[in-house]
Amino acid sequence: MPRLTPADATLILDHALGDPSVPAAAAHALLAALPFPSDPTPRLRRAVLLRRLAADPVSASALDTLHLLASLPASPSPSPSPIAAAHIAVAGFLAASAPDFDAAAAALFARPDGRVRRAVDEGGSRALASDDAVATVEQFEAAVGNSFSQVVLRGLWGDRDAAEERVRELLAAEWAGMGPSLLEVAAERIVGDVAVGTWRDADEATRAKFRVLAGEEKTREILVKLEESTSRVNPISTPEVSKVVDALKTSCAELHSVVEDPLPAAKAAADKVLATRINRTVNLNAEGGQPAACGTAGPSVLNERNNGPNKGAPPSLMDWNPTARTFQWEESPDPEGSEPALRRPHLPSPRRIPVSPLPAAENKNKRRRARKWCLLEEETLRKGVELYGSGNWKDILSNNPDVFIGRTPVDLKDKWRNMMRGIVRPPTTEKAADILLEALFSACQNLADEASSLPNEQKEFKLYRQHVDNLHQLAGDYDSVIICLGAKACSLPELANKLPLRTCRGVIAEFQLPSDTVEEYGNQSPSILSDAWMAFQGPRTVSIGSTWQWKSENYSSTVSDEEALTAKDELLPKASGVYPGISKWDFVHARAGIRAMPPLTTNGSLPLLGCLDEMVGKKSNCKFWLVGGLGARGLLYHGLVGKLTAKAAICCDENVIPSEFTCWKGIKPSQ
DNA sequence: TTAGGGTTAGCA
DNA sequence: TGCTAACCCTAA
Repeated sequence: MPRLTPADATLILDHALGDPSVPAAAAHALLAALPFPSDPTPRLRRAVLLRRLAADPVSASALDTLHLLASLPASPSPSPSPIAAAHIAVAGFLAASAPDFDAAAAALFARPDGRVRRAVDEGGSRALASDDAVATVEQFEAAVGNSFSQVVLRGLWGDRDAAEERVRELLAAEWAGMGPSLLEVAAERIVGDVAVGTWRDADEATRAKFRVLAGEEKTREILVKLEESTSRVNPISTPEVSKVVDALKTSCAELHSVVEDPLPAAKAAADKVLATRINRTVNLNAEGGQPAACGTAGPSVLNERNNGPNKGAPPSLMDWNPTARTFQWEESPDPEGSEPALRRPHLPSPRRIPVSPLPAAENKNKRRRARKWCLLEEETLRKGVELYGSGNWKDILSNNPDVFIGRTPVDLKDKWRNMMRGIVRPPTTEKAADILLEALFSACQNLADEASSLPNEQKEFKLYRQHVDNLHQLAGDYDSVIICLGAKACSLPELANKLPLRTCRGVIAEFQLPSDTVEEYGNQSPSILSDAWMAFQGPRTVSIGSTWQWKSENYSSTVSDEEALTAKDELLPKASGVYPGISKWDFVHARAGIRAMPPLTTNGSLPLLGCLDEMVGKKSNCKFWLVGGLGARGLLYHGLVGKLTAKAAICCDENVIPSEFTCWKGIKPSQ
């Protein structure tokens, strides 16, 4: 009985642990019984890690195992690689499921020393790096201190079963790609496709060993082939050729005498270990010497010519294992096809058929579970389109990684398409006035149509768009002209310096809740009129106004950065006086306008209404009327002043209008 | 990387 | 069963 050497142990472990059909219990028994080699084979290293991962697929320890696995040399894998997917799935689950998300996510994903970040970043493991992994790392880092993102990430990565599934997929891919063991390589050399060459180069002593391993029948088969090939392949027999051949044979014989073939000893040792550790019911000593008792290495129980079990003989590593999955083995072809495969003793070829963890079609057709878009995502997408323009989905996505978690640029594009479906897009500033004017005309048209349906009523309504330099250009064509020009009324030459209006530019600042703020302004909560007014437009947007720049002649709605900053500084303290929560909101942008302010009277600041005939001068039968000085309160006054002025125009009687609105005529305009 | 048509799943 | 939102596929 040869003594078990460290090399023997290496061979056994390399072979048995690298075979996924060897149960975990048997693998553990082998590891416990045999000394673990100081320099294990790559196959053995990989096998140990895979078995460790299989036993503990989703944990901090599994993350370590994955890092070690990634450090092993590997063949190119599909993208995304199973190990990258498994790694980020485990890391994501660990952070998402941690009681303290911030601490866990920071430890794993934060710059510069997060364990997972270092693994997937540049300079880390190429096997673990993928676009998805990098994006996920960024999302988790951004989610530290961001409760909204954490909720989303928990939803995406907090499923332990999903993480384990990624690890199982990795394990399946790794086992399928596991190469042959050293023993299998040796067996292939002795009884496989290259056996003829091996036997040809072997001396008689070595062939005798081969004969024991291969069995008599296989030996005869190989020797017949060897003889045929020698006579066929070597038709030219010259003294020089014979000399070279002899030299090669001598060389091979010397090599074999120095390097002992590992197969017999390894096989014997494996038999012994398995027999003692796994199948204690078998009495090894009953049959005498172990190497001889093993009989031929090749024939399995099933392949025995007599179909009977090898009674009394210890089970061999090469014997059929009832739990083994033989579909992974590709049977050696039978070139002659003369003998039924079942009756022909042979060692299986160590070549493996690649086994995909999942059928290709299943991977291809895997559809993400639909995830509804939240309000914040929609709002951020809206803002993104405003900022970057429709079509720049990648920019919008990459600039909002903490909001668009798990979304792709195509998702953004599709979502925007849905949001725009059946919705008229908000007009640009330039077009807004036109659209509003047309809307106003349509409303008037509808009124005229309704009036025309009444008996004895015929109304006609027409819209003309025409530039006029002065009021007299209109005088000949109309009975009445009502001037509603706001602050620009004073630009008419007939009214210049005659109206007691003061211009006042006001800046309105828009604020939004940061994307990471979960608490929103209540839907039922009111807008606020205070020292500054706050008009809430939805739960996350508010306009705050307004500043007071008296006598301004800047009619532009555009606000410079400096003006915006000044306005913000002016408005925020006023707003926080009534709504302290405004400090949590972000300034977004500002816009401005000119309001026409009426004089302050004992009745307050009231709009300026009335007939302008005296001011304009009576050159025709046309009467001119003014509606102005509404300040910032047009919404409040427009109904009343419109009705009063219409009545007065129809009656041609200014007295229809209360004197509080017409008393301004006695006030001298300020210069 | 994007646009646009097609497919699928969930819901009323 | 039809509609819609989310997702997928493919050409440019």
